[in-house]
Amino acid sequence: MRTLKYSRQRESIKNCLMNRTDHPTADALYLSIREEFPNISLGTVYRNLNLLVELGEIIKFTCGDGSEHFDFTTDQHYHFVCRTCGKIIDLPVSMVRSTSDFFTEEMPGHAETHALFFYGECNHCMESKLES
Amino acid sequence: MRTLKYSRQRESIKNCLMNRTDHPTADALYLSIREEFPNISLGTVYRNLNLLVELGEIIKFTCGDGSEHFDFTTDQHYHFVCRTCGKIIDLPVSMVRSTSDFFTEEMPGHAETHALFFYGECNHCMESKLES
DNA sequence: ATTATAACAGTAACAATTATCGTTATTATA
DNA sequence: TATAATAACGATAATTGTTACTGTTATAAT
Repeated sequence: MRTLKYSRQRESIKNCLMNRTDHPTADALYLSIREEFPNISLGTVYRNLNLLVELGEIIKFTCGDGSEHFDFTTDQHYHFVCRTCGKIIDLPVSMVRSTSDFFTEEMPGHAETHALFFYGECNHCMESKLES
Repeated sequence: MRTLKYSRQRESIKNCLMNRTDHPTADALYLSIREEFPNISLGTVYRNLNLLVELGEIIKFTCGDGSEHFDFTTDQHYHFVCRTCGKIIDLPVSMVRSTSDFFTEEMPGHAETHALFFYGECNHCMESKLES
């Protein structure tokens, strides 16, 4: 079995992700982390993000914009995607029901997890549209 | 304004997608259509699929496997993704409780559309696991 | 028939991600 | 504490899915 070894880069990636409320892509994180580690490699960012996903410490998802997003919040929750500014907002856990609670009829299989995305315009974008 | 012109390739792409219950990627469709048009270009498949999406005749979605899938069914419905065989099964909205029922709290914006995916194992895969 | 142009096939370009490779840093063991 | 084993590194090449470009062909309007 493989034994993990500490790395300052991984620590930094994890911390960086923890302190952000957006849901950055690997590349967005890479840009941030380069401030602390100017010569970190993009490959290292990808490698560690995927490792953290495997370990269950973070989650990864795609919302249809062509790239993967990473989220430090691992417990079940949903996302609101603003099509105007691109922001991805976490929807509070209080809204969440268990997977089986969704079904009214018999399913074509056993669903372990589910993902729910809302697409529209966030309050901030709607307000700034009124102002102009 | 641009006026559409008929093309046998587009017709074939549309028919092919209409006659499939899976939700093929552009590449999967390309392989099928080459049986009828041996020298069709993958670019033509992409171009026409995106055009059909623009026209609202088909829809496009990603379920997290890194590529876009195309669906002839345009009315609102959900998807069940089997993680064992990769099959994507359409779920009529009637099968799932109205999503708005779950949201007691205020949303952080105005949601125009939403997408809901279930991930697990389909009945077929569960059965073949029992047999072996 | 002629002309305009949408669509084509082929291919190059692109963006996101993963794999490779020689080197460095971390941890286990002597 | 020195040494050995190897996880992780940075740099870069390769891969994958998709889009854009280019010269040619097919469709439909005049």
